[in-house]
Amino acid sequence: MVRRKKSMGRQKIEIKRIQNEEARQVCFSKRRSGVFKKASELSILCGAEISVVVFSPAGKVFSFGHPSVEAVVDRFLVGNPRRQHPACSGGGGLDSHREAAVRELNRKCMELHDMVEAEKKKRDALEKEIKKEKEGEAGSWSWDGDEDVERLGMEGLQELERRLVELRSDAARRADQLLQKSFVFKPQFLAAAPLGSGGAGAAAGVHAVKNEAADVHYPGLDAGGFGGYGHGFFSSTI
Amino acid sequence: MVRRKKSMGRQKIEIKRIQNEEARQVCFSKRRSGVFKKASELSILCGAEISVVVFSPAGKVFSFGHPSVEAVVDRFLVGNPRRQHPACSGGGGLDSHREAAVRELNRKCMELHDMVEAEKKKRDALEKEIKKEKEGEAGSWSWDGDEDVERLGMEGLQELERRLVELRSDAARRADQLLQKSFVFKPQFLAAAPLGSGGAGAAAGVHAVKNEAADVHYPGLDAGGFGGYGHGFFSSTI
DNA sequence: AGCTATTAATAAGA
DNA sequence: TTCTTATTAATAGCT
Repeated sequence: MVRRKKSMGRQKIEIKRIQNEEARQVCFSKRRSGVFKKASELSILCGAEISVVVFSPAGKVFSFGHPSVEAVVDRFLVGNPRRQHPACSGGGGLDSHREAAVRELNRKCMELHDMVEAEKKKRDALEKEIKKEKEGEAGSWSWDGDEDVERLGMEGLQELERRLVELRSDAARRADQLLQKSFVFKPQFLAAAPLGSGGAGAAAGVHAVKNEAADVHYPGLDAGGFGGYGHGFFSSTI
Repeated sequence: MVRRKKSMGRQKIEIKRIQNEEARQVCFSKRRSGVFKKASELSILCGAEISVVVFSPAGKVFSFGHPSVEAVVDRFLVGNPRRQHPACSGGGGLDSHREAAVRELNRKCMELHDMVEAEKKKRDALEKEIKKEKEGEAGSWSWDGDEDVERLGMEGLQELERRLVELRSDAARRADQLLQKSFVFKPQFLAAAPLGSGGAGAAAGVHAVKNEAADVHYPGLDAGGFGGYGHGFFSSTI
């Protein structure tokens, strides 16, 4: 039986911005559902608390949270599940926010450090390879391939170093500022909202995931406007 | 050949709380990675902004955000001002700037991250070339002597590492100061200073998600607020 | 919004 | 925890 294939099936794709707008939207819808489902499963299977907030390129928000987005976010921002006026009430939120920011910076530095460490290892291994190769061969090397790989590698590293120096002073300055301000007054954590605009209505598709206490926001709540909250579980329009 | 199956492969599971604690933990780790990866891909493929915050059953937080958790959450909260007290807003502009600054730092870090990623890729490619060469043997390798490229590469890396370590401890010191002063009135947070010494290398990156401007928090902030903080990129402990 | 052919994620096991 | 393997689950390209 020579049934012609009905589709070419799933194709491997590169993880980079999808240029075609329509395709991008379709992908957004599909994958958004996927992420929410995964999040839901994680919370159910492992009893974890999780919050996911997504803004479509068009500016619509979709969210999922167990037990609720706010509960998780508050806990994240304040380090304390109790919520009062997280956005207001001077101290707590901001401090932990600062704390988080600083810790984050530190973590990233370490992260970079580890990566460089890994790089170094690879380079080491590579060097060894080359030396071995060198001995086996004649005394002269050459590569008709992409010679730039090496050069760019060096340039990249130098650039990296430059940026790191910059980062360091930035981090120091920032830390100083934070430190000083914490004495003067305790400004609250007022959202530095990068308002996007232009939302439209959202429809509510349903997915029916088994999820007791999860809170699914899921409408088209535009950053600018609030109001109509739809509660469909996995709505599908953007 | 009658090779016995080495594993029964993935089995279908029901989406309900995993009773066995160890299994639950393992599952949490794996799926958490999965969710973050999916979130990252969504943001890259579709240019969406997304924030994911997860608390493990043990109370550790892990987060992912593009462009940053804070940015997305802020945007979300602004459109969702249920508990914002207008009266509480005092001197907000500064905070916006502060947030922006921190975000900027994050951005820079991610840039660095990407650069390292790129380096890794190049290295991988080079490595592959060499391997191929080694096997084929007939290749066109050769090098007219500029051995310095390699050596300098190594030196550059070492210097880079040195600076990173310096940066880290610098950040740690400042963070410690900041934290101590900021939390004078919040004893429960005092122990929160994560940073510490330069030692411990973080666990290896699990996923190496390709992610331009995304912000990956990923530490182990205990719910209570103290206790050992794991700080690796993608730390793997719960 | 449905349909497959494939790729990707991951439950088990080591 | 990390790696491997056998399966299930997610989804890219079409319709």
